[in-house]
Amino acid sequence: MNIEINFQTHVPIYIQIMDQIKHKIAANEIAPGDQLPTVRQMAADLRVNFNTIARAYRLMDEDGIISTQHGRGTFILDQPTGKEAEKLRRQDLERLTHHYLIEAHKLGHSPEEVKDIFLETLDLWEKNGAPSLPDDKK
Amino acid sequence: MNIEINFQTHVPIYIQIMDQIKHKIAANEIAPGDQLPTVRQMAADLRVNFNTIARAYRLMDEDGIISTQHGRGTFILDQPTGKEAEKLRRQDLERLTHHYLIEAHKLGHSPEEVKDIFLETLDLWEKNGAPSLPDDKK
DNA sequence: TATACAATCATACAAAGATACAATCATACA
DNA sequence: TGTATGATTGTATCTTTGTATGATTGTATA
Repeated sequence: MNIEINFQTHVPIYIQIMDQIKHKIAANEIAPGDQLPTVRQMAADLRVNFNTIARAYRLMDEDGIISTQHGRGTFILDQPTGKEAEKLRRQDLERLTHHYLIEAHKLGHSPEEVKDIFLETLDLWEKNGAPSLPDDKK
Repeated sequence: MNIEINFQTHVPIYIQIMDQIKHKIAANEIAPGDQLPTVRQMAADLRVNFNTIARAYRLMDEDGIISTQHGRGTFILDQPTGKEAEKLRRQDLERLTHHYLIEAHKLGHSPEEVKDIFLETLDLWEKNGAPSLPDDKK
């Protein structure tokens, strides 16, 4: 499932799980009908208590994003389309941006420094058609 | 854990705790990955309020010495050597930037779109002194 | 004295874990 | 088929652990 938990940030584990699953849905990495790992399986992968996974699943279930079924498993539901989907994509981008800046800030970088490398890397994207790493020759 | 508090001296308890833990780390009496006593456990040992322990832990957490995790406990972190950390800072920022753009790209956003929201969020950082989310009411 | 501030404490809360339980499934077998 | 049984999956509840907020205490200083 390829979810990664950062135990040092003080963002709750269940929030991190929800964010990453929502992102995977928005990015079409997982599709409606797909089964998520069982609470115990994902808990073992992430080395976390399975109640923490169950909590993330329950909240997403209440939001109508997934369907958890006692004794059966949990599955991705049909996602909103059109305008709603567009809004979700936008929100996810905002979240990604915020997360990016938070991490850069924690590393001690200044806004100017971040802006420089961002624009440089964005430039490569526009030139190459896809994001790529700047050459590290210096 | 063998920490001793001198209630006579006017050195704050939380400072005494931090000093002694830092010393134990420097002296290799405790190593990265080791779990520290819970705030309540150490508070009972030292006959002190657990918030005082929590304060010492929080400050060391902010300094990157330990990792306090809600509901899990607190653990000794790898101690950055300074030189290595400095070298990795730039590289980390590049990696973060690349990851950010990759994920935004997966969401189907265009470079222009990403640039807009990035600059907007960066602006908030410069204004507020720390990264924050743009208000989503519109 | 009075005021301000830092250190500590008291209380209520939130996140995560441990344990026991209930629903469903898979299999064997009458 | 129908049912018994064990495995698998999610759920409920309580405990443990750190967090947030405000009150209390002691001390320096105007």
